[in-house]
Amino acid sequence: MKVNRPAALPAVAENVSRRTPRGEQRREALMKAAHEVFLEYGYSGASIEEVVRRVGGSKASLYSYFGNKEGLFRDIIAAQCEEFMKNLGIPIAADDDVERTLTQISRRFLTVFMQPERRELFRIIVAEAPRFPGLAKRFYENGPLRARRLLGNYFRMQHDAGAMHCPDPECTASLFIEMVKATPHHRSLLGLPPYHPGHDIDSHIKAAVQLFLHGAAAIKPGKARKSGSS
Amino acid sequence: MKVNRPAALPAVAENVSRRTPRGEQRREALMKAAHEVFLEYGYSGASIEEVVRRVGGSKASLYSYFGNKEGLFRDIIAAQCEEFMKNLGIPIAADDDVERTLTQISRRFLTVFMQPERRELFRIIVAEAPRFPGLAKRFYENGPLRARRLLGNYFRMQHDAGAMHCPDPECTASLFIEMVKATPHHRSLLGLPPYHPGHDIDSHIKAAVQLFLHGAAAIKPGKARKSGSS
DNA sequence: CTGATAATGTAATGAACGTTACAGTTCATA
DNA sequence: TATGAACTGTAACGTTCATTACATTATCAG
Repeated sequence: MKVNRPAALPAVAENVSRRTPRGEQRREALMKAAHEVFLEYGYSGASIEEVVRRVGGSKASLYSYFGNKEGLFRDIIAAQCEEFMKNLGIPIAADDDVERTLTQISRRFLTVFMQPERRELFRIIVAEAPRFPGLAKRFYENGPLRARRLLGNYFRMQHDAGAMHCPDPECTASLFIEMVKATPHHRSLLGLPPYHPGHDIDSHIKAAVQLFLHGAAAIKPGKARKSGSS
Repeated sequence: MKVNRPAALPAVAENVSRRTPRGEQRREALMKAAHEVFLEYGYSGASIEEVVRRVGGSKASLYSYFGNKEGLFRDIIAAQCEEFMKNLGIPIAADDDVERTLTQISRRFLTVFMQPERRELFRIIVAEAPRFPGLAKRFYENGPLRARRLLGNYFRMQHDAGAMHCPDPECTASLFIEMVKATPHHRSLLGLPPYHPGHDIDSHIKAAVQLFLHGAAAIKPGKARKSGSS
């Protein structure tokens, strides 16, 4: 007889539920369906009935797993927040060519932030932030804040190496990220094509990177730049 | 008998309602209350009952004025969209000092976009954009797009005058606006204080304007800038 | 003042909702 | 196989919701 199970139901309430494979499977199916329904209809607009309708069966297990609608929502959104920055663990090569690196990073950021799933996650978190402030904070810390830190570190390196000038690298990182991301993100949130007519992702990134590196103050090539008129 | 009324009840439906002062007053009260309720609870979360409860009376007139919940929502949000850019008719002085002008414009933009009313309007429009795409488009055109055009015109002037270098002024305008606005807007949408610890509106604007004008590429003052390595 | 129409209040309808009680079923273990 | 717990389906409860039918009141033209 296999007694190698951990101390025959370990004393306290390790887990009230003994977790059957089937149960686990169903729990996951419920989460997946609920995820879809919430992102499709919003928190108030989503109905528990619709969730169990999609996954089959009845509401009993849903309530045994998640307690109530709020708990279900919290579990799902929290899980998505943890997932948010996956695929963004950018291999920021300590490349000498800052411009090329920034271009690559921009494309990566845009690709990730504009994925429909992430966009819809952002939408519902913004919508429910007043009623679920904890989720909004969690999202921010796992998403934008980590991106800021990530890029900030790169900027600090380049600053120290003399390739860039940014005394506050994280702040500069935010400015850059938003410059790249905000407009397409903004537009696609509103259901518009992400780029203005006549533009695409490449021209957008190029414009942002050029502006970020060289600024918009007039500089006649070949002439010395007018030094800061302080 | 006064026959000078337009053909004795003007054939078609000129105006079904004769519009009493009291009616108009009540209609406005209903819109105000509904505006508050929608922005507080979102579209699905808002209830007609709550609207009527706040303004007193019953639902009869609400339905006679707006048809149904969707109509009420549309009327209110559309009206707010029209209002959005008020107070942003920036008197962009053709000032020589670009930096100072940009700083003033930034403060104005930030002030307007971060007003709680506008922020909450943005929140609900983002939340409902998939279900009310027309409203989202209307918002975009009356808000961000007009800001872009406005600032784009200024940039074009400065470019033509040789004070700035931006071949695509409207695009540059978007990049600048988002650089200034996105982070605080983003954060306040998520219920966080708009600026990172240790920063405030002034330092934020200053950083954005400096970056926008001069870029982040390393430039040792006094040395000639490394010309574009094309 | 008088009638006609706009405006409002009362009250109800039918559906959808979140949630729960309970009984039946499945499953891992002994 | 037997047992008890995890799991699931049925069916309901009480509430809230959007919407409407109808009666009543207010308002204005004549």
